Amino acid sequence: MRIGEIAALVGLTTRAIRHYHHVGLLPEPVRLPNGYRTYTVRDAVLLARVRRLTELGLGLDEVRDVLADDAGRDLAEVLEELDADLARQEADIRERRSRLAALRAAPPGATEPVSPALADLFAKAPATGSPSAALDRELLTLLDTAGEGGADVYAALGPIAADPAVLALYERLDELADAPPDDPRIPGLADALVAAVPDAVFDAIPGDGGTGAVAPAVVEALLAEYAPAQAEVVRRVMEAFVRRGRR
Amino acid sequence: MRIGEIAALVGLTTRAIRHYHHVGLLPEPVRLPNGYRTYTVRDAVLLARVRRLTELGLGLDEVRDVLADDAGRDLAEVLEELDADLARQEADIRERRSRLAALRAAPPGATEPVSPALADLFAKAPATGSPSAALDRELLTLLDTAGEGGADVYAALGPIAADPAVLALYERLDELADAPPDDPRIPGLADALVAAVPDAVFDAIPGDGGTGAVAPAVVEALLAEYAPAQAEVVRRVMEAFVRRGRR
DNA sequence: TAGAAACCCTGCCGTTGCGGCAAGGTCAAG
DNA sequence: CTTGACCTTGCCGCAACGGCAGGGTTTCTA
Repeated sequence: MRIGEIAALVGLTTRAIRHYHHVGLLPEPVRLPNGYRTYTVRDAVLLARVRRLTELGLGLDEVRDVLADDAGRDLAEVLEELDADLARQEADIRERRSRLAALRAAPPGATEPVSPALADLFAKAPATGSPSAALDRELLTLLDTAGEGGADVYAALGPIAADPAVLALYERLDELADAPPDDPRIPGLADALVAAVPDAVFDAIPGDGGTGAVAPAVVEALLAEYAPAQAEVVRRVMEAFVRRGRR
Repeated sequence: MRIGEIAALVGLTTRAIRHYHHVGLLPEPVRLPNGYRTYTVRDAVLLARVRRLTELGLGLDEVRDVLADDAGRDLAEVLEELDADLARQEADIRERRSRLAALRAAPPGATEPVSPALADLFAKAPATGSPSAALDRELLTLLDTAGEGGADVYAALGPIAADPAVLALYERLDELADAPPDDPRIPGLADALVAAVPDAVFDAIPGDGGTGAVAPAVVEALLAEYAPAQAEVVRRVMEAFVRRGRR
């Protein structure tokens, strides 16, 4: 048989067969005077074995091992390992599909695939035009991905999410967008913000202090997001939290 | 933030982030005078989005598409496609695992992962030292892989698999290993073999004639497996089948 | 008997999402 | 001043082939 014929017989492509020769999985067969490979029925039997094994999901290296060991002993071992691997993959896929399903179930404006707990929180909070509030949402989304905060934090934030008074605070912060860094409204707003956050939120935050386990460079980058006066407010709020953490 | 800091923040490696820049998934950020990349919180939010999407199983191209389209509309579409893909993969893995389970359930000497129907047939036939019988087994295994014969053929072969008279025929074929191609025992054995195969087997074979849909080169390769006198027997048997097919 | 279709050959590049490694430059602390 | 921990670019490797280039052979067909 020539390569195309044996390929059709065992259900492989000629490319695959040549590949197997190339990587040493199968020895090169005898050549005709014109250079064509000629295969015997034995080769077909071998190739069929290879096909069955690869279809089960074995890699070519493993197939080579199984073919080398005449005893079927090694095969059982390899198959067990393979099954474990497939089980892991299957669980993995199911995991992803379930998260996908949860994500697809809540399409109204949900531009972000966040955890269910955070999605709940966002659902409670009314959509607002406040840039500061939008930034907060982004930060929560970020921490959600990083796995920093737990669901506890979101739950603790729940009660104030829908509070109109909180929205008013965001608007006061927005108003500082073009204010100088010594604007007189800063201290009062910072105090109001600190007071607005219930202790439960603070307790739910893991780590050492008010800024959690966040590196200094991250804090710096965060402050850079705000206008000068707003950054000053945020800085004061964070300091207050750190003090609260030391208590 | 520098690259290591943002990587730790969103749970990626620096290599991955640089890779995203490299393939154009994310624009290169501003550089410090020393050449270091500096990231903002915005970048972190973006990277977090990328991480969530890739963790769901999207490819980088798809992530790029989703990030490009500001509307979430395209996202829903991509997610649907992704879910279908994952479903397919999951079914695939389950398929393989079930075949694997069937294979692992029957370990006694089963060196070959064949279809259940063929495994049944092999279980019926006693293990024999006959080389001819062994070759037949290999051929059946081969055809089993190729998906040529169906379970019908195996079922039709069942009744004669355990027949001691069939074994005797194999032994007569073995005895021709060193015989000349004009050995007088040839015609009688060929007739006996043809007579031994029930019509049901023939009826179960798909395709046009006695040799099924097998190409001439395959037949040639098959005959090359036998000693001259044995090949002559096999040739006569096949011819008889072809004649039977024309009837 | 030519021409075209259908085979065959070797060899190299592309795929996916990074990890590893090499060969440097930079910056903080001891 | 020297570690050591960062950062930079860039190229190779991975699994199992598919595609293509560039060329020879065989076989069918007009």
